[in-house]
Amino acid sequence: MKAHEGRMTRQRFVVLEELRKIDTHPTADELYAIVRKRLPRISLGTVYRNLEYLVAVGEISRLESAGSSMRFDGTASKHQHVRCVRCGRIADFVYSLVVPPLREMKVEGFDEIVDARVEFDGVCSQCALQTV
Amino acid sequence: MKAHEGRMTRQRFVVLEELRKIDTHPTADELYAIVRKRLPRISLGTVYRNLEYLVAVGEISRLESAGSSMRFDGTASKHQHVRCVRCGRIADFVYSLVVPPLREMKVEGFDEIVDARVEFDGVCSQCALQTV
DNA sequence: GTAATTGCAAAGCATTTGCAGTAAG
DNA sequence: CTTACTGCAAATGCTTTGCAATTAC
Repeated sequence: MKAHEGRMTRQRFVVLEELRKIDTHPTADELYAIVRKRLPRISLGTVYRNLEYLVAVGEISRLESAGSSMRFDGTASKHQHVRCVRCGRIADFVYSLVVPPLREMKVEGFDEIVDARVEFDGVCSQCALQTV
Repeated sequence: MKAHEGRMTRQRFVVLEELRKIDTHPTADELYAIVRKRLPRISLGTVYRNLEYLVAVGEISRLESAGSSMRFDGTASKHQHVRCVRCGRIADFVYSLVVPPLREMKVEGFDEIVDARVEFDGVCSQCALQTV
């Protein structure tokens, strides 16, 4: 991956800056709403393209969580997540995952194991209040 | 299967039977292709509706994995999965997850933690062969 | 100057839903 | 008989893409 390919456009800068400001893990659409306050004419497609770019260059990460929409994390640091089973909200969770060295694990049909993560399911405070 | 309002239609029966035959974790569309060999006139919507029903009554489970499509598991037994980062293929993985009692875990903004799982990322044998 | 990037709109997928007809119990 | 369920098709929701205009460098 080349280091000097990308251009730091105003849109890319604001997308990154706003994502870094918050520790929720917004969907593209949620971030679009935030970014639009500063750049009213930005398009949702541009938000998606910049998120994709920033993931590719390792500035941010895409959460590998279940749910109908992709969620993004302004950091590239390794940590776990709790997901609300009712509303999909995601929060950070400090938890050390102890696994055998991944390269030594053998699974039939797989050549190599490259990563592992724990995901927690919970009920967030807001959803817990609602009668179901 | 429980004795309650649900009706065991031919479509529901075949969807369940075919899903139980295989240990891959098909998407709704993949299962649709299989079921169609026995019931050529079944609709994809019916496959979706029956999968949803079977998950609701606890006969099967929906994988809480990342990826663009939902995947289903013919069993309700607890085990972990490896997902191919290139093609999305999922395989079973026997791995005991050791975590503190979930009810005792405290996360800010969450009332309770109800479940946890490990997901492994790998490269499946088929994808490993291809030049990238 | 020129190629990466943008806004817009349309296309692509996976999934859900409304409806009138069908079939399970 | 009753009403859950079906096939069909249209709708929905999220994400990607084609294109001409714009902009970073």
